[in-house]
Amino acid sequence: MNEPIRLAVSTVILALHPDPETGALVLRTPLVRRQREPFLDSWALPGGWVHPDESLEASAATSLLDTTGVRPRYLEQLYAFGDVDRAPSRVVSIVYWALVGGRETIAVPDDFNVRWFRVDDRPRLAFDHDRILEYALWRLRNKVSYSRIAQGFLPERFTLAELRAAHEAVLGRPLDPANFRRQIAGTDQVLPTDAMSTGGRHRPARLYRTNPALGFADNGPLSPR
Amino acid sequence: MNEPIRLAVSTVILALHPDPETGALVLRTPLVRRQREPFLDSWALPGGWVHPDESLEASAATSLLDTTGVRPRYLEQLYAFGDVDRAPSRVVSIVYWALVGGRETIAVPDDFNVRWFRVDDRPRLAFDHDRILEYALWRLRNKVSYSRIAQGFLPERFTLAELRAAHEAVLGRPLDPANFRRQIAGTDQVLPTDAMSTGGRHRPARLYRTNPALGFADNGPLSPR
DNA sequence: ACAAAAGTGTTGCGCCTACACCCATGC
DNA sequence: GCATGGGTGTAGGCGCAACACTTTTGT
Repeated sequence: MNEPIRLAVSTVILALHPDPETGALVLRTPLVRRQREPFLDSWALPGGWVHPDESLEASAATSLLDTTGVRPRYLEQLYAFGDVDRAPSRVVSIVYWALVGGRETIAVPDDFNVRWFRVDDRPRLAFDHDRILEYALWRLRNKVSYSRIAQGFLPERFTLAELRAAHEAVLGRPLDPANFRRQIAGTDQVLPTDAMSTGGRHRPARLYRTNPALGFADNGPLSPR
Repeated sequence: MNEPIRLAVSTVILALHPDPETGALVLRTPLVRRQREPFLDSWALPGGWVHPDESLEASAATSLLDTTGVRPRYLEQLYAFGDVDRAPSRVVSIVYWALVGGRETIAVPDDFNVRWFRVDDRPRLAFDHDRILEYALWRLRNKVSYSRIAQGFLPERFTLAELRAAHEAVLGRPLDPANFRRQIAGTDQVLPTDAMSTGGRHRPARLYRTNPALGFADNGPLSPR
């Protein structure tokens, strides 16, 4: 009766994909189909057990790579969930959340066992994973407004309009282009390049890149290793 | 060689105590002396193993009660530390941080095995506990400036000057009394009472109490149970 | 009367919002 | 030319920091 507590890691993986119809960016997350009871055939967050010789963050990165085949642009611990009754046996889950670029994931696993869902139009998840996903989205929406986190969704070079579209997709409301430009370009959080985005039927837009000297967020005394 | 990972809970407990000489408030935390190797006789954060039938938060509250004899005014999960080499055997620690009222703790354990230290004048701690404590202080200082968290240090009724002193002690810098008053009393985060603080050799100050309808901080979709 | 802290008034600066306006490109 | 988004200018408002000033107590 005194079995040891088992330690799991789960990861909320988030990407922005253009809607095939409207072209607007939507937040999507990959979920995995459960292969056993409980919650057989339900969708759940990707994850796995923590191995004795693997750090928590490494475990999260591993489950992420197994599910999506890509490496995260940003990875942060979200919370440790440990209520006694959250699963039939006692499992404590350390949950991470990650951002991955949209391009890299557009062609990756989307089959019977792994599927990308819109976060605002998803099935009911196994265990307490709905609550976990909601919390991750809350953190993301908060963090977008006071950090450079949204750059984690974008490719290496991007226009300010693309960055603004990412913010708008996360926040769910339009932002003033003029003011957004000043708030971003007025700081050193992005660096202008010499290249311009051409091809649209309008004036070309300057391409920017993320400032490599800065992290996407300030985690205080917790350096990423 | 494939032993299970052990799960521990530690708690950073924080209180504001008046300095016996100057009377100014200082942040203090109780530490426990280690009774065994490794780090025998070093000071460490209070904590213990997680029991199979106890939630993480309950474990934290238990270790807190054992150490200080008081119940926390505020308790929040800080972070899960799980690097492979942070202890001789594999231990993952879920760390909480807690605020306790100064009055209640002024007469509590301060003996050979448990001692209250000023956070800015403390011995070097066992394991990675220095880093953990620094992170807790960083979170506290952040949260003080955008939440009602500082009220967790105060008794049931308090003057705005006492609340300001708590903020100043945490932030380490003086605040303008006039502006502080407006920022606090202009909102509903404290409620005025009819009582006044008398006895000082100056004009009496109104006593306030915390608004019971509000939590000390907004934890988003994570309600405290 | 005086010191000390409670509490109010006021002014100036900076940031943010809203929105008008010009620029450069594709068609 | 016209439509479209890129990019600049600017005026109003709000909040905050700084600090002068009045009020009420103890000694």
